[in-house]
Amino acid sequence: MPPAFAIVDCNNFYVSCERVFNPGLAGKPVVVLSNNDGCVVARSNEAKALGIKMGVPVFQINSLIKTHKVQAFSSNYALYADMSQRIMNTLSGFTPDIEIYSIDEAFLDLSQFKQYDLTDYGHKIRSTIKQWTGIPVSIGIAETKTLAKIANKIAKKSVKAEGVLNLTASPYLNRALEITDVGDVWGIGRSYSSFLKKYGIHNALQLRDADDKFIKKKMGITGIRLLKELRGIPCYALEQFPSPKKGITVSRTFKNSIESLDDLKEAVAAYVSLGAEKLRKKHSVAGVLMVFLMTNRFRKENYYVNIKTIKLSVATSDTSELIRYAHEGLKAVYRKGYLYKKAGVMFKHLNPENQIQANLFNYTDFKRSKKLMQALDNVNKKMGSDTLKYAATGLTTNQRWKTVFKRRSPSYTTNWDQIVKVS
DNA sequence: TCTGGGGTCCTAGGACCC
DNA sequence: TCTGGGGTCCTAGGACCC
Repeated sequence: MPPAFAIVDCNNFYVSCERVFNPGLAGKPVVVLSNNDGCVVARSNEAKALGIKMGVPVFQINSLIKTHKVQAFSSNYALYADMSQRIMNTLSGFTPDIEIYSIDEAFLDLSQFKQYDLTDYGHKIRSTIKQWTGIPVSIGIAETKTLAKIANKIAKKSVKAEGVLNLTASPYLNRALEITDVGDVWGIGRSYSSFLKKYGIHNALQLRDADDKFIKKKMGITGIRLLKELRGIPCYALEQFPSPKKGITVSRTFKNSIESLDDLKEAVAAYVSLGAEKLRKKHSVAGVLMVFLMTNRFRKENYYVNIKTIKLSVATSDTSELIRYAHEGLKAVYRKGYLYKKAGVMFKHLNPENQIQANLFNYTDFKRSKKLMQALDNVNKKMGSDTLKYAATGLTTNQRWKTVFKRRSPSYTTNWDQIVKVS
């Protein structure tokens, strides 16, 4: 018997989160902005209807925002992460076979429920999530992940589907593929989309029935997998236990360009602190550290990126040690006179911390560092994430590198001071 | 001038995802 | 003037080895 995958996708997730705590936003055009309030990263249906595209810079739609009274919010990741966790917990109550695919999406394996009506089951999941978390979701069900994604997209738009479309053993399958633009297929981006259309492949049905050799030649092994998935042969399994990450990156764009090395040193120290904390949360250490600087990528004439890779003699997750290395790297990439727009650090060659090859010289240091880092993490966990920090990240209030969030909504679920008061 | 065959490992770049 | 952040996989090509 063929399997049944479901993809549960939150509608306009960040916007929906804002609406849960501010019901007055219902029915109005709402957008959520990226860091520094730079771009649009989430849109309500009303905002989409106004023609506001995903990823547009805010300065290009300022007049639109004004005339249509579009509500614009800075992103509030703590809120969205918290809401995401509630949704995933709710989903876990429906099946243990769940893959958390992103902050607002999860795949479920519903094969064991095939004796029931999967469409009904989908509706039950959908209404429960709405009731328990306030977030509207769409659900697509099919025999492969790729087909489930297609079902989901249609479920989101179709009034008749009411948020759930089941394409398993469905007479509607071919029609569903036919009305799906090839560029909307999971795994087909901008470049493949325009290429395929040039060869007369405009929709998912045409792609499914395309010539294997042609697709293999042009798209490699991933193309063949895609064809199989469209034909109902699963190539992608449910990944309940994600494999460990290969790297951790922390980078930020500056609101205004930065020239001074001292400012960049503060920024880089702050990014290392964040990254090292993530590292320790996973009980990992990094063997390679990379530091990079870049100028404004929209000024093509002067755009340049500089990256320095540093191999650590002993892998570590110690913040102060990593800051030292990162500052070393920063000096190597820094050139006076450039206007920097973005900086970042990357940790690579991650390994479990218990696999550090501790030699006699560093063993006591290692134990001391571990204790110190545990103390640091504990304080920040209890008292708020920025309670204890390294002086290298800057103590002044005038931090030119700091990300700006001017339109942030209150932290409803994560900060006691800002919790909703009922009076 | 003629000049093998195969393997591994690493990296950079391209394509994609959210 | 103002333009986000963090990932994955695949492939081709170079370095190196026997």
